[in-house]
Amino acid sequence: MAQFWKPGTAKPRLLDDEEGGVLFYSAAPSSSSSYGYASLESQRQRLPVFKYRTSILYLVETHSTTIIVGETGSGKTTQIPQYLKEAGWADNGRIIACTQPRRLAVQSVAARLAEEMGVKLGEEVGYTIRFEDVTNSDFTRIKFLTDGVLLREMMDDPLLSKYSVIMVDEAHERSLSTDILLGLLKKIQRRRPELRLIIASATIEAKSMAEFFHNRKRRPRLEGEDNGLQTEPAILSVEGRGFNVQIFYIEEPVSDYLQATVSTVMSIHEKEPMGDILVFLTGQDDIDAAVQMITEQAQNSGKSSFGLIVLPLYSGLSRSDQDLVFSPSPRGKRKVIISTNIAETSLTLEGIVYVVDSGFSKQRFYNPITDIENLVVAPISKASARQRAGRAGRVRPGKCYRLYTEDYFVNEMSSHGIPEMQRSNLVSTVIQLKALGIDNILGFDWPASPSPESMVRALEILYSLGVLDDDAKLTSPVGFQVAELPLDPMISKMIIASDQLGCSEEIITVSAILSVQSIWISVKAQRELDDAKLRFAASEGDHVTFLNVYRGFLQSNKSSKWCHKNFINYHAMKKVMEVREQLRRVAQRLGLALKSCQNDIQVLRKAVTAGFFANACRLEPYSHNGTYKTLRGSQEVYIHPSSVLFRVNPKWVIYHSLVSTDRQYMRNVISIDPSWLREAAPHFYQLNPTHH
DNA sequence: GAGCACTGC
Repeated sequence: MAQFWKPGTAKPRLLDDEEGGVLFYSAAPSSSSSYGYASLESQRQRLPVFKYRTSILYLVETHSTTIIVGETGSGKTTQIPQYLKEAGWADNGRIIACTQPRRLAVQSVAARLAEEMGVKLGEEVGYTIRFEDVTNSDFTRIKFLTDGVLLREMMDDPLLSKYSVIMVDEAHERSLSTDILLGLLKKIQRRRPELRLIIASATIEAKSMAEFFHNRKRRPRLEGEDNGLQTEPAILSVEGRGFNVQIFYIEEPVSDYLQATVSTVMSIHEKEPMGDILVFLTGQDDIDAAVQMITEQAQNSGKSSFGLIVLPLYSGLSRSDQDLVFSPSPRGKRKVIISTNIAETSLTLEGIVYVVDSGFSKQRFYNPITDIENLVVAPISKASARQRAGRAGRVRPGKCYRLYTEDYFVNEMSSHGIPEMQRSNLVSTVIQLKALGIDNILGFDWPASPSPESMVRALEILYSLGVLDDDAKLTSPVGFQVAELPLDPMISKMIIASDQLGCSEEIITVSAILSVQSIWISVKAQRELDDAKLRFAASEGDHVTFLNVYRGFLQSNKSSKWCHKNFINYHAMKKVMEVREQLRRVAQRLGLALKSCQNDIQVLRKAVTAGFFANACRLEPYSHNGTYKTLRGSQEVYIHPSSVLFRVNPKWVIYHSLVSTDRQYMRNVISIDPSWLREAAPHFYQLNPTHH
């Protein structure tokens, strides 16, 4: 290991050197002119609680926006709302809102604060996530919510008028919802100068975020409105309570990171004191391979390796397999957890002392020209690398082994990843903004602008769905109905069409199933899973098969045993029931009639066509290997082997989504009659598609 | 006959 590894800095540098000149507030409210530029290292002081409290209150009092850079464990998430409440920001019925990008984080942070304050969760301190509203409209003063829920709330209350302070946490992750929210909050601020924003994050491009919120544009002031607020955001940095993590870099670049992973884990196990190891790889394939290699090597290398417990971790695992990683290591044993990005932010593992970072993760990229989203293995950013390293320092000082060179980290790794906004299909985003009355979508002020091509493509798709009119305004009622449904607009359109076709009950069921990851359990026994699927298979395709599964689940009285027997994921089915109930409620509110078509499957297929006509494909004439071409774009595509229509190859099909590997595979496919296409979208299929 | 990073409404 000595000649293999080169130690890096003793402590991970948590912010980039080039950002060393961040505007720093000295946290001394008595001298109001104490701005100064300080190097980040010198400002990373551990603020005593009272000083931290006074400076937060002072900054929020005097600035419309405050940016807090605070590492994990800095206490910012629970302390700030508490201080603000004590200072009266939640008086007179006003509410302090705090967003998180994940449901689990919302729940645990709210519970922690309620406990710290000695109040009952759901009263003074509450939270709202999808399917769960633990607040009391009379008493709740501090409310935690997911950023997506706050966005939904804006549809009823565009200025978020009941909130006096909005804190957006984990802003550095730059999730789609967070970025939309930040753009909208900047707009709201101009209408509501008294609204206070707090942008909180771990590492962040603090200067560029401050720049974004620094609204220099002069706007006519109303009489008496000048409240003396500073419009230039204040930046405050707080140190976390994490332990030091020593960073090691590899001396020479490796060509096979799987092999490098295995040998690194083995040398840690042989040479380092006890403590669990967390390895970051990219996906299920890599992880399963690494688990097998390490297990084999441990068996072959003598008694020193007996104490290894090697466990995979990714979201596709069953609940019980995932739970294994949380059980504490038995005495004298060392756990090695081989994980995807799920352990970077979504799950927190206790007892990790060593981290091995491959430097890669799978990332989604969207090509607006082909309208295809791809999942590709790509290098991570410095911010991710630091987040991964930080996972080693939660219980005691740790070590992080990076499978790339220090030179690569310093000179080649990008400092932050590409924001999700710039890697995604934007149909949902655009319709959300339209529903909020934002007409000039192309001129919207984003923290990170998406490409004009993605915007134009999203507008085109929404236009073809009949959701936007010639002036790019939401149509009535369809456009507004589609915007209200918390789904991809193509699925929403399918639900609205099902209303007239008299099959909304069935289509809502299918929509709910399509919106969970998979209702099938992922097992090694592929044959048995295929056999189980055959019990539900419908000749019309996967959508109808899903309906059969749902009906069987109801007949079994929603039994988990029945699910197990049929290779169906019980937790996924429970979620399907929740989503289905929510969709029914929204549909009713929108004035849709909930009707069942019983066994008239043709209307169900027509409803699918009404939403997904753009995904129609035709089997190539004389094709022997099941080659299809998309009607729009003539792309070569194939039915995925997991589909019940695999090898059936009906002449005309519609797919729900594409997965790209060496080929483009259609997942979740249904057969259609081509005449329905023109019926559903005459403007889209002006030429009769059967004329090929 | 093959593959599913991760969230969220």
